[in-house]
Amino acid sequence: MLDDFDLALLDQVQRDDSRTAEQLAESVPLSPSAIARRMRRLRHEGWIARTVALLSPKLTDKRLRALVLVQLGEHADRAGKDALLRRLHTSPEVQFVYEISGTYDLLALLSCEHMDAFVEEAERLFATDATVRRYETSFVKRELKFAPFVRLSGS
Amino acid sequence: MLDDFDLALLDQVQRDDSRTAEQLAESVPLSPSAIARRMRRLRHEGWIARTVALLSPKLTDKRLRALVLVQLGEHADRAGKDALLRRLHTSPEVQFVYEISGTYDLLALLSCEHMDAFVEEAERLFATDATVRRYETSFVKRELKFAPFVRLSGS
DNA sequence: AGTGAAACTCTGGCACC
DNA sequence: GGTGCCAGAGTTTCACT
Repeated sequence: MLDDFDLALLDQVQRDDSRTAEQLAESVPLSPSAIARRMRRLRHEGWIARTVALLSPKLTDKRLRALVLVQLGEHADRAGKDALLRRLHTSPEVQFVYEISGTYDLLALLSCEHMDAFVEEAERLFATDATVRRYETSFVKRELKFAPFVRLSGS
Repeated sequence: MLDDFDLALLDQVQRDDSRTAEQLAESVPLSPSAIARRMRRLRHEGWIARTVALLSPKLTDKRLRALVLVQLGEHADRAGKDALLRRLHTSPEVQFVYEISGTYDLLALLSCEHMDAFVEEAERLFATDATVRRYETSFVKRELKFAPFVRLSGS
């Protein structure tokens, strides 16, 4: 489905999507028109979920970020868990949620305006729900790296 | 420095940067030329760090992701910690690193091709370093949400 | 896949409020 | 100040070879 050219293109645009087809042709040995064709296909076939602008830390660092590890109840019912996940999914403060192995079942990262907002949102999301056995919060002191990319080219 | 129009524009493009100035004018009550001017200024002044393409889970879910909580030594020296952070920063498998409060000092998310690659990379990053007191790994079973956006408009 | 022309978008000038 | 409008440059799109 994807050849090496496609992987090379995806590898480029996942790091910088601001380049033109002509500029991409400097990195990938294809003509600009072929690049454009492939990029259109990659988008249409859903290999690229979306293109986003990552904001400067000048904007994001001012906010309070909290890492919440959630342990679910031992026999949490399906409906309660679904409701919890739906709350997490619709909350604009929740940036990531991972289902993980180990003592805790979920990891969520919240980005809030200030501490009061976090406490309120955490209570709404977790405390009032019988599905959640307990949750533990660590606050983010600094973001040291943010590079949500995967190595595709040459693999 | 940033007025409500700028914040509205940033709020839009952090979620979808594929739209033209004319399309953005449907959401932000400005003319396309004013939109384009402001977007150019926002980029030039560094409010937008970069624009990236987020790849489909079809591509990223195949990989093994691991969440590593790292506890540093009680009196880890500056040089050792800097070397650790440099290794984390340059490793292509490391996607995020947060300095956090609580029992553990760092949280890192690794995305590896398979388990062998993870073990090898984790040893290289953490095990051989006296700066690291201990580290604990949880594996990601599922990514339930990924939306690294902050609410800007109307705040 | 590569080459061309048409359509579209962005960039620079200007007058206007 | 910044906004809106219009002409030129640049980019993407869609024929065809």
